Amino acid sequence: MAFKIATWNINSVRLRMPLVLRYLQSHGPDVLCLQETKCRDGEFPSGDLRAAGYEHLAINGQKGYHGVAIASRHPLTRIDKREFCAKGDARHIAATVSVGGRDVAIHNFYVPAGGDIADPELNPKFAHKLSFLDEMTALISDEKWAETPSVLVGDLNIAPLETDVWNHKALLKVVSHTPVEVERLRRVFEAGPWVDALRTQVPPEQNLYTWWSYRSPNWETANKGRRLDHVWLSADLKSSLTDLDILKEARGWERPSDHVPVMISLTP
DNA sequence: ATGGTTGCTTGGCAA
Repeated sequence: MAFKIATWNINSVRLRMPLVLRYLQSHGPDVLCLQETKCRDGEFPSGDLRAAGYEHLAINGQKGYHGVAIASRHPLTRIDKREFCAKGDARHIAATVSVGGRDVAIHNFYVPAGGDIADPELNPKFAHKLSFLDEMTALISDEKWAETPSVLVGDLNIAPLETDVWNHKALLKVVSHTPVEVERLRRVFEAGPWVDALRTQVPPEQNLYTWWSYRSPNWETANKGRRLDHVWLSADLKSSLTDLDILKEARGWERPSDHVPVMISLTP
């Protein structure tokens, strides 16, 4: 029996709760990690999720912006929220869940988008993005997260490969695909023995997207997407990875998020 | 080079 872990930048969980419930019903992940919940913990739709069978919740929210959460059918232990860049932003939450009798740590991230100008000297938001990534690297190195079975998911707001964007050359100067941030993300990746789960299932020669801008009309025919959402597995989980489902059709649902759900299956 | 859309809020950011 596969254990399914999904990640979805929901862009306001309260507004899109009907879509969340639709996804849970149709796809039945064991664990759903959300980003950009955009509400305080007390405003989080905990009751709806519990009623849907997701009784175990780990929430790290704030008013209006950011916010992450983990909803699970199974008990969550060792719930942990980290603060990055001393800004008080709700951009990380972790919890441990038992997968086939083995404890697996799940880290759910919302990396800063970084603003419009890809220069840390001119743009504090881009500087923040780079600092955030450096703190991730330090934490993963210092605490040796990947020495225990771990899954790192979330909206990392970076599309690292040429095939992770609709036009590599056109996006080299666009925040999310600039060489400097791709290099910083590579350092995070190399801080642990991570495996890029999506790219073990879809070859790097093939274009792969999880996000389509609201600003692009005809998102589907234009298909100007980017792969901003990621699932990384510690190497000891690689052999358990049996499936990947990127629900592109969710981008066409009524009042959609600009990101779609990404789900992996682990078969212990 | 710019604008395009959406959400949280009601003016203007952030994405």
